[in-house]
Amino acid sequence: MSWKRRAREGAYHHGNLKEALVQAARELIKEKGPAGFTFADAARSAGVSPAAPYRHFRDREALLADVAREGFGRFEAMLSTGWNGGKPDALTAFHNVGRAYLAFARAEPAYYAAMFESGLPPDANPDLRAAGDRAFGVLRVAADQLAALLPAGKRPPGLMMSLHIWSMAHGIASLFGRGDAGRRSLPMTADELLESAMLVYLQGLGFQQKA
Amino acid sequence: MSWKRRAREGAYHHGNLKEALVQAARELIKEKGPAGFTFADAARSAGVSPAAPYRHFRDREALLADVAREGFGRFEAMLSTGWNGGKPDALTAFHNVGRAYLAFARAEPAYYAAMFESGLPPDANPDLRAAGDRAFGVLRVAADQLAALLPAGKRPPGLMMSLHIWSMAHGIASLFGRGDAGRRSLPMTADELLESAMLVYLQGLGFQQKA
DNA sequence: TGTACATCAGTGAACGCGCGTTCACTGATGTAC
DNA sequence: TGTACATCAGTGAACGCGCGTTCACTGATGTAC
Repeated sequence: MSWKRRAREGAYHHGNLKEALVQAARELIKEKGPAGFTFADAARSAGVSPAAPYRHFRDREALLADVAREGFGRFEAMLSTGWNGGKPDALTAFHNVGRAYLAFARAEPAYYAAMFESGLPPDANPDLRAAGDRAFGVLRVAADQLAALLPAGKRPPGLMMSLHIWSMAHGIASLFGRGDAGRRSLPMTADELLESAMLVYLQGLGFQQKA
Repeated sequence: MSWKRRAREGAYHHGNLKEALVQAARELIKEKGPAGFTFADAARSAGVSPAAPYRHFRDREALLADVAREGFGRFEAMLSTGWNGGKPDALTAFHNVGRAYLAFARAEPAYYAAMFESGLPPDANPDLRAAGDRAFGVLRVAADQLAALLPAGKRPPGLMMSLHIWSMAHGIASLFGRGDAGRRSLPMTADELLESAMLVYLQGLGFQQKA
């Protein structure tokens, strides 16, 4: 029965050790930062011998890259949900993407750290790079569709616009919005800060403020 | 003569070991990132026994905090030079502060990493916190003076404005503008990206574009 | 359905290494008189 | 100016520890017939 139960629960011993190591790493990153875990730590957390991880990852960096890759996947999903196909209207949906960005950084500090603050090169491997590009793609599509509402002569390039918003959101998330230690305190919430910045920015592009 | 020469050159052995360790740490951070150096490394680089650093720093984190503190000092100086007392006019000077921000991140990736990406709590010690606040203060004064150009009814809070610009500049610097590995590539320069974002943002606040 | 074999995920013991930290020490510099 | 002493920055040897990595292994699962 014991092994049956384990198999049902997610079964380390034979089964999904790879995913279990990713989750263990995530937990350790959350507690001690992306620099604060070791290959051996991850093995220990997953309840497995120190040699076991070598069956699945070449080294610590490969494990970290997998955490980041998985993080980008969830990030993309969260931004997509925020955008929601541009409904109810592009402007509202765009603001929702911004909110989703910060919500992700707050709810998943470990993923966020692995993705952006681990010192991992953005193209450590093709899968990682692709996952990052897909996540950015959501922002890009949103910017393009929002920009399309402006008259052709005053229409900003969607790429530029999406890079501006990404930078803004990332800056706020990494200075003020993380869910762990190292956050700077602020006389307002990170959400309010991003919201206000986006309002000013979009106004600068020529969007009318809604009531 | 040997010791005389060393004394003149900056003399580790008796003299400024503390500063030498900070510089060694800075060099190591530049090469291998803020997580990539050890207390023993720093001692070795400074040409001193592994026990020597204990005379000057409680532990590795205290050394890192000193690197960050010193970095904030230089950062403040660089931003101040950019602002230049608001000359020739506040709008131009404000843009110069933005340029100075990115120039610092590019020229001093090691300081920048210690200040913002080392996982060090912003108030690890009062000196560090004060140094960080002074640097931010430059941005704050600049924003206040620029905001003062707008009519009272349309004047944005300087604090909000400076937080927006800080976030923007930090986001761009940390995603695209670092002088080391881990930078994402971009179809434009980081400077152009910040410049364009600031133009849109300031337009949104009601500033007229200059020709 | 049953048996024989191949595959493969995880074991556990072992290793060399470099780290952080301590300690009693030494020898140069600073100070009192 | 010179001598005696205190101070203090850096030494070097030592330690225990946990890490990364390897290795021959074991035992469960999958496959062929």
